[in-house]
Amino acid sequence: MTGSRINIDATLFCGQSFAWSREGDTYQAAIDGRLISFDEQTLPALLERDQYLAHYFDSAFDYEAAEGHLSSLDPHLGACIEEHRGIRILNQDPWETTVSFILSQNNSITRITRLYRALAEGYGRPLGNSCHAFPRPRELDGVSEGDFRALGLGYRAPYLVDAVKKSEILNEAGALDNRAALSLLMEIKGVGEKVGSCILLFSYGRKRIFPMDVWIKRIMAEYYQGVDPSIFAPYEGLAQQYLFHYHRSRAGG
DNA sequence: GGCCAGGAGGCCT
DNA sequence: AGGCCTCATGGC
Repeated sequence: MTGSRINIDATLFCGQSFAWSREGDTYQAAIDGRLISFDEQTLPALLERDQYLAHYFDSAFDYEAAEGHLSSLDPHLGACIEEHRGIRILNQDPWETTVSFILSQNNSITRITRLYRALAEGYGRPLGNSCHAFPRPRELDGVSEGDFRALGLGYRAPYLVDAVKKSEILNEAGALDNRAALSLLMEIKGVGEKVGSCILLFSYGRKRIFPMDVWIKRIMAEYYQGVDPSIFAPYEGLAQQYLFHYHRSRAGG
């Protein structure tokens, strides 16, 4: 049994993860404490033998069914899927995702990625090859707001301090339903509805979550005025990713 | 090409 | 409703 083909570039660089880099044909990242490297040819075999990565790339989910259903809903979404077919919703480590999206507010992908790497280089365990794991909460315990500001986090620095302090929340959220989990995540300073939604979608497999950022608001206003995102049920999250990536790509981003 | 100014994939008070 | 760190971006 082979899953549907993964659109690696779209999946890794559509804004759900900031851990990946691409050099030539090689994709590389330190995720969940491990250095991962592959290219288009080697990924399928890697997913066969590496359970963690198989889960990370959400291999068990039926993307063909989801894409088929969403495409049948309306022509515009169908065009988005047609252009970027193969986007997967990653199952990322909750802590890495939480920090990523705290950093993401009022920020560009370029700078988010740079800040993310600065945290890894500053506080993460060396993995060789001059790569570093992303630091776990305990490794950031005691790091001050000033230290984070020095890295360039700006006003997000105190948010990260608070996230470190409350990181236990991430172990509790998984057991709760969407609504309760979102409320809990929002107890972390700097985590509002949008950031919390991204954490739920990209780390806890909550595929019915539909994160509403300014891009999606604009898209909804233009193409789906007065429409509730539940029209995309039960694949709201995937629909959001296709809409988002399609329009961002066209905007030249 | 270099320089400057307003905005940026939200959140908090 | 406004401010926030910093800087990538677009306009000149």
